[in-house]
Amino acid sequence: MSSTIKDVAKKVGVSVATVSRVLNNLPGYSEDTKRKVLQAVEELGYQPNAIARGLVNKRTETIGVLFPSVSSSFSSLILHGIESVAQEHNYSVIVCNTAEDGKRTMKYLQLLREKQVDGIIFSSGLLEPEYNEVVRAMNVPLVLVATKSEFDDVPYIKVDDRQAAYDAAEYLIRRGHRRIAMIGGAESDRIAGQPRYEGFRQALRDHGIPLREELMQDGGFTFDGGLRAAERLLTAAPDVTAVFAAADEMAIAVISAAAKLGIAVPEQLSVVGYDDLKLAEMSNPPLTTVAQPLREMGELASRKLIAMLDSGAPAASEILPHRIIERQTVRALPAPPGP
Amino acid sequence: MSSTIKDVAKKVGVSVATVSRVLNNLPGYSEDTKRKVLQAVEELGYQPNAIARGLVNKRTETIGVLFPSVSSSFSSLILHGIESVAQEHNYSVIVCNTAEDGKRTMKYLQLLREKQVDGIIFSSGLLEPEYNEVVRAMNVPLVLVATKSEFDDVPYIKVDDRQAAYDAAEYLIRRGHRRIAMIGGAESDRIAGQPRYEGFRQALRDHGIPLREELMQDGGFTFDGGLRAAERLLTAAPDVTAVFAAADEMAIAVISAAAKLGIAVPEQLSVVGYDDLKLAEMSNPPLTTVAQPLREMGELASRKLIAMLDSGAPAASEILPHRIIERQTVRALPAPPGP
DNA sequence: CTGAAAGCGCTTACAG
DNA sequence: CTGAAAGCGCTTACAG
Repeated sequence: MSSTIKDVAKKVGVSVATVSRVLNNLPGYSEDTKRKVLQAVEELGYQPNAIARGLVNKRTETIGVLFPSVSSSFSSLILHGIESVAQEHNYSVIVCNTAEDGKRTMKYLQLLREKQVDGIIFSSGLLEPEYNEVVRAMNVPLVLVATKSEFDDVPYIKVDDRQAAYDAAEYLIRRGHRRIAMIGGAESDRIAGQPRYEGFRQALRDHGIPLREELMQDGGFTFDGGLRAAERLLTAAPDVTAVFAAADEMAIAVISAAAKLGIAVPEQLSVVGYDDLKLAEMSNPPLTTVAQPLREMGELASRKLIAMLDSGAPAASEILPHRIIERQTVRALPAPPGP
Repeated sequence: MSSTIKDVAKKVGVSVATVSRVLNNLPGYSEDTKRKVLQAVEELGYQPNAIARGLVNKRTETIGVLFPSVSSSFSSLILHGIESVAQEHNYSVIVCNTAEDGKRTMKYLQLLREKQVDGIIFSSGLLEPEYNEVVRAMNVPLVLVATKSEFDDVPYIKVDDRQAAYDAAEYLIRRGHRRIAMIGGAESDRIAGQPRYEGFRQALRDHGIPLREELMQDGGFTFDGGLRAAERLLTAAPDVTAVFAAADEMAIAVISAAAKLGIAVPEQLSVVGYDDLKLAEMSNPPLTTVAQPLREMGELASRKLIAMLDSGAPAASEILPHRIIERQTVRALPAPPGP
């Protein structure tokens, strides 16, 4: 079949040790034998076996990445970032779709352990103590992306969710809106749910706008959930002039619900999303949204993990900047009559 | 660090051979020693090392998957399908983003070879002879998804692009449209470009509608390209009543362009897309489109590859059915005045 | 039912 | 500058 290091050693008439040395750029051979070895490698079409190398080096140069849902645009962008820097550093990435299922996640973690991955990236879900435990037992570095955890020895890369939601709300307030609704995740979700509600509430408070809890709805971060939430909201509280949806898919759902109810966006209803997926740009009308640098977050996570692998040193968490991308779903309200 | 098979052998007082046997469910030990071995495994938290196993078995239980763009919704859906059946069969999947770059693809193929993957799935791009050659040299099975090739020993999973485009055009024709435009890929693209143009043309021909080549535009399968193509089209040929866009992203672009030009969809312009991404459903108005079962295609590709791995036998290609999903971007034109 | 030994394809002290 | 040998953690004939 494929030739091995033995074959090239035999062909050149040297030991496998020397072949290994020239292949790994270690010192210890003449220019002449180097030339001969390289030539034999060429002629035989020899390719090193990374599995064998991995066994002795105890390094496989592969990392495992866990997503709650690999097919979401959100995850894909992060994956793209991760893959891109991984490949620059000659690392392979194994993708795992946990489907937000504990059993499945655990099973995957076992698999990654057996496969001897060098490190793990865990994306956008809650890092259960149980997960953290296995990873710790594996003794490989772990980095979180688009999430954080209660374990302060595990670094994360994310945006400041609370502040981002605060900014979104304030953006609307500054444009004259006061009857503002929000569609978010579960209030119990301490990563992407609660913090965004909190930021939103704080912004209203800081601007002296009374909180109306019935204007906060859980859309479960999906289009369908967003649709239902939006319909509930728009029919129950038709006086609302703006809604902040804490995910672009839910914001699009608001636009769809509005269309169905004959409410014009942005003329009668302003909408701001969260994430800035490609979707936001493709929306009709194009969606104003809070951008998270997802791809960059993936890249940074990957870079950080590889740095930990190279240095053995722990890494620090990082909060990346968000920003509001203005498109066409927000209308500034005319100033109210003065006092 | 982690315990090895030796550790459990020592702990139980048997040879590593017996431990290996019970772990692999091979015959050759008493119920009693089996019990003791399993207990020791439990106590030591022993996990087999798949790398070591892979070295001797010459099977890594991992497959490599190549995408032109991992972050597109299109690829993500296929990936999701692939990953899902792979994980059922205890295979891992390594994702590779070729960025449609030959050099990069070759580099990845080398990497996959060194990593000793058991098989490869190549998605939605042109399989260059050069690529096929390396894969052949690796001596591992290859399956194509959302593409096909000139090499008839490599199985593919796809939809009948020509027929799908034919059906889309006919769908429009049956609803009274005669001035129909198409936005497709490059005419030189023999996978997703040319066949769809052909199917479209054939439908017009079969229905006695004269072909107007200026109504066929290349949108490069992207939103931005589709936007430019749509703007060209809609301003140059305002008499067009319908457009078939051979990708949902381009169809959404048509809707965006129409909105910009004040053309109402579907009242003044009907649009049908291709793919049926989540996007189509989220569009405003929701997009009527030709659905490809992308996730299922990924699943089937995965299943087929694993079957080849298990049986060693070659597999047959498969054409999966497409279907038109009717949503709200097509209007039936009133019947023209009779002769 | 069980073990000793060879071997998978590499790398790496060690000795010369 | 170079090679013999041990070893990474397994599996698998072979022999008993």
